[in-house]
Amino acid sequence: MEYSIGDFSKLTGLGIHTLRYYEQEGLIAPERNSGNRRCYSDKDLTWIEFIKRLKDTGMPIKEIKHYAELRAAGDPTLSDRMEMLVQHRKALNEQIARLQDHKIKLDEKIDFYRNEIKRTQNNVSS
Amino acid sequence: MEYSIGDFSKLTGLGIHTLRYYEQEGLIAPERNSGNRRCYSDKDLTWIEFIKRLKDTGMPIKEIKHYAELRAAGDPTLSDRMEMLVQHRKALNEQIARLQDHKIKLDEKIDFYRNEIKRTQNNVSS
DNA sequence: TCTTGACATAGAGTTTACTCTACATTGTAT
DNA sequence: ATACAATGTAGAGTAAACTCTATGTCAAGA
Repeated sequence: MEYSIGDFSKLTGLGIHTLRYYEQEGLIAPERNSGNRRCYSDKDLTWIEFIKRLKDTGMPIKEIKHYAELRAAGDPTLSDRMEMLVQHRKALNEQIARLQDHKIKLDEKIDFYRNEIKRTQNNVSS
Repeated sequence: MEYSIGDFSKLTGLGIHTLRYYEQEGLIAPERNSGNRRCYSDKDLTWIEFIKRLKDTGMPIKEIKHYAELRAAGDPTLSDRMEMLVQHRKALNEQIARLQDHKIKLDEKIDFYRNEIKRTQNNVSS
């Protein structure tokens, strides 16, 4: 299946401008048809979904671009790419751990507020 | 205990410029001494540590500023603040869930790479 | 044929969160 | 008293990631 940039935008939820920007930044390189229009493929779709994951886990665009370059270079870069992903997984694990710690503190804070609110209500009614 | 901006910077890890910026944005309002120098207190320290958590969990500065304003208004805003935190906790839980999903996919991808690398090495040696 | 809508490029503008510069003032050690 | 390091304000500059504008092209329907 092939998609125009408009269709691909709806499919990915990524805004036409953003897709062109990603292409400019070297993240993705869709084919062009006779009239120079972009033709996104299903492979592009899989790839952009992965890009979205990398972004959502905090990888900056420059780094994704680097990964994309390795990817374009094919099999000889397999272990380089894996190395990148292993590094990124480490960062992701740390991020999750940090967030879980924040969550605990936030739960405590909310409990504290619940008590404070009860306390102030009692003070008002007494 | 009271701290100069320099000491407070070291204490919080937040750069002098950043501390002044936060003040400008209405996140924190340290006392001033006779010579107009900022005097950060231990309460400020507790508060800034909480700000750091909010930031680290993705709350934008404008929203933190709003929270700070409610906080400055005292007890009458307790339930508003709790409401904000409950909302934020919801977002945080979603964020953690998303990241955990990403982590699973990343693990799979890394496994895939491990196999691919093995495969290509076999091909080379055969 | 004419019009309209999707697409093309190049480049400007926006937002967020800092980060830095210039220059004036103050506190402290000699 | 003097030097100098830390601090003050105001405002400019930066980086990342979009987002939009201007202008031009092209294919398909009325």
